[in-house]
Amino acid sequence: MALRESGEDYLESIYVLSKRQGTVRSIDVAEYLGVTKASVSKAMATLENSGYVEMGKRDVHLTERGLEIARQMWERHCFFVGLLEDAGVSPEVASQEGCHMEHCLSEESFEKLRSMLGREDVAGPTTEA
Amino acid sequence: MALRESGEDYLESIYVLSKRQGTVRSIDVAEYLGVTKASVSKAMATLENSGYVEMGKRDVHLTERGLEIARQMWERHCFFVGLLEDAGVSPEVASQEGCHMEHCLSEESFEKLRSMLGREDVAGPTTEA
DNA sequence: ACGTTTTGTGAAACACGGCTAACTTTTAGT
DNA sequence: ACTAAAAGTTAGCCGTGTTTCACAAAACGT
Repeated sequence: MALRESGEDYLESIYVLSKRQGTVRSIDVAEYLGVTKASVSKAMATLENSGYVEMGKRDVHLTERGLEIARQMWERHCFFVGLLEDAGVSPEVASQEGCHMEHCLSEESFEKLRSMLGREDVAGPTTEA
Repeated sequence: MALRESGEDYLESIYVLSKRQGTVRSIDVAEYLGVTKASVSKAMATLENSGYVEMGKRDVHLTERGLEIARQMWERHCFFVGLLEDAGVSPEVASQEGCHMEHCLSEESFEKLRSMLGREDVAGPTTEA
């Protein structure tokens, strides 16, 4: 069951928020992504069904599988945002637009692009939120 | 009335096909994009309403407004495909994935990125289809 | 412990962009 | 000119991902 762009965004935001604040609730994701809590509720149900997240009483967390994707997305996010910022794009715009670019490439293509552009330093998953 | 990704794809394909063969019919667009003629028919109605295309008896053509966007998209397409190919991605995959990247950036950001990466040579709108 | 506020869920609706199927219109072969 | 094929349109459906609104459940202040 392939993940769509929006699913990847949800996973990524759970990942970022959990690094930032420990536990993550639906409402946090909703605020972070700028969608309603109903949307998050629906999306979480789907993602849980597909084995990407698990929902506790009052929190959501990534499974192994979900974490892998989330980390990958975040890595790409940082890469593209860094690239755009280096090109002179403002951080706000770079962040907005990077958000979309991160979903366009296969893992293989992304690695090739990154290695050609030689930005391994700023693109790792360890970059802070 | 903002254009969506799919709308931009339709405009771009009309542009490419018109360079390739002169006049463009709906069916050509359908084959080029791999969608049904019904989908094209619907999309053309919308694009005509918004002033991006005009439909003759048996052809479609871009308005000034549509042409501007189509050219821009094609320019970006060539840029991203070239970039990916240079990175070692196969032409087929590069073309597929470049198709999505071209919709992510604002004009301003794209220009900045292009000028930083210095690929003006291959990214112009004069590149052949 | 009670009531208020916050958080989460469920139902119904909508927009979008595809599809199929049936139909109409145009084009083209003979 | 007639018929058959090709092209275009229309109507209706589906999946995805939103929304709003109403409600349920949990958390929190006092």
